[in-house]
Amino acid sequence: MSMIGTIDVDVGEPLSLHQRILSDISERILSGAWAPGQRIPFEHELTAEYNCSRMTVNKALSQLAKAGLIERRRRSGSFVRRPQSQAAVLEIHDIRIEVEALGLPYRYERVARHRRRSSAEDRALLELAAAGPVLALECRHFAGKRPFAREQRLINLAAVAEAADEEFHAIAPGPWLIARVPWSAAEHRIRAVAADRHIAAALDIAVGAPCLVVERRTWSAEHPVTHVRFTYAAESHTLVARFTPSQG
Amino acid sequence: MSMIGTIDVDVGEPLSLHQRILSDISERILSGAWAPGQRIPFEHELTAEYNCSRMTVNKALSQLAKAGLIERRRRSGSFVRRPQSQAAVLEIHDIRIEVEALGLPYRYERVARHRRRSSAEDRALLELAAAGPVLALECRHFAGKRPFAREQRLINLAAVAEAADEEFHAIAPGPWLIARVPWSAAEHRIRAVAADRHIAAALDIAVGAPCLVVERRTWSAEHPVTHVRFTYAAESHTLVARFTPSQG
DNA sequence: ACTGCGATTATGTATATACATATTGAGATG
DNA sequence: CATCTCAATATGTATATACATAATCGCAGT
Repeated sequence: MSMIGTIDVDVGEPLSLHQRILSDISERILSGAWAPGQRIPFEHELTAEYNCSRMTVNKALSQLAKAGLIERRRRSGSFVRRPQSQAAVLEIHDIRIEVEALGLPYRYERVARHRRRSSAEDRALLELAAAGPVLALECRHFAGKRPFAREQRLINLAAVAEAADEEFHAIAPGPWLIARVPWSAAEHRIRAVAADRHIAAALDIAVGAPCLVVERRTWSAEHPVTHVRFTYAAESHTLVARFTPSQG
Repeated sequence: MSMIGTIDVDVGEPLSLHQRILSDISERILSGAWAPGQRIPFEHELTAEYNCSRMTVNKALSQLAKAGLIERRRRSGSFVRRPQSQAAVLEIHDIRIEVEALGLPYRYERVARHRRRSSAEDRALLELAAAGPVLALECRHFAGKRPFAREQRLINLAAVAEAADEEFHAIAPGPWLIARVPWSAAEHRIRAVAADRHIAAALDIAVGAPCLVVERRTWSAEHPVTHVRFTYAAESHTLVARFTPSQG
């Protein structure tokens, strides 16, 4: 995976040498003192500068390379990487947590639950090759008295058989799955749509009103587990994503 | 920064020991063989299992801890971490690249450019404490003949003085800034809105049509650099974010 | 000039070793 | 019985060393 990651550097406290080298170098890169494309000192030069062993410098530089701040070339040295595309970290919380963070009481409601053989559309959503049983759920999440989000979910019963025995009256499928299924990958798609009459009814808004839709597909060890679509009324929701290449 | 990161593991090729330990352990965690909360073998046990030195095991475990898959506790050992909130990586590309990825010709247009003393609203958007000169830009990005995105941007001239001399007729402010200013942090806010008449005119869509708005605030070494708002017509745009705790 | 080869160089990976530090658990003390 | 102390233990950090590997440079030979 080629991406720009993050580096954690503890501030305050007597820094370890490793952390000092990390923060020193990233500071120099981010401040622009060391420009993109420029070669940074060789390991043996940094070894002299910090008066430490090459292993220590090497570990720090390897970490900076993994974080995407520098690029290392054998025989040539290490170079400040030109900024590529921005990679922001989007934290996607459980809806209960989001609602409670707003200081509003949270309520969950299961609207419908169907067990069926997967339709072609189901298979497309889950990226499932063969037909098999799925569980289709529709739920609503409330913040105070107002509907906050509509949830439409498909669960691949071939991957999570126990879900067939759960009514999802008391617990939302999200937290239920999180507690049970270790997931190895997820893909999110975020877009804006106009409310159709189903959305309008579910969220108690006008037909045509703008909504934010977040769809998530989750895999566990190569098997599709679930596809979920959350629809939020525009006023109720903003997603926040952050990127900090250094200094958590 | 407390988040779940990613681990890069090369597949194929004769794996280095380090990578083999990494992928072995993350596989066991992600498959559920080692459940959350469970203690994983001590370093000295893994040393025996892989017949290698403790340093090698230690490096791998430290990396898994940084990636958030395990938690290390002195004297007690290392434990599989319970999944927290999902952290997805949202890659935010240059608009030219996005358009060209669609196979459409890209065109850029500068609509307006004003240099002014920052208004209260400007300062709020930039999170600027004191008043100072700013550059306000409005641009449009086209995919083929159709407007693809509207860009409204503020540049803090106190942080990027050279921007005052640039007309931004030939080059979009995004790539211009990227090439010049190393950024150290960014915050994105994503939401859905209904097109007002300005948006409708800019994007050639109906008033009230749903749009996706992506706002980004960028800092460089503690100083606010720019605030930009991109508005996309709903049909034209979907953001994709991915998370893979292992196996890039 | 052009080509190929070998020496040089910087990074990549692994080892053995050493000592620091946080935490636990057992035994001693009040 | 509570608490205090100390030794045991697992991780944290750093060192010196060794050899592998990839890329580059310069030199020799055509």
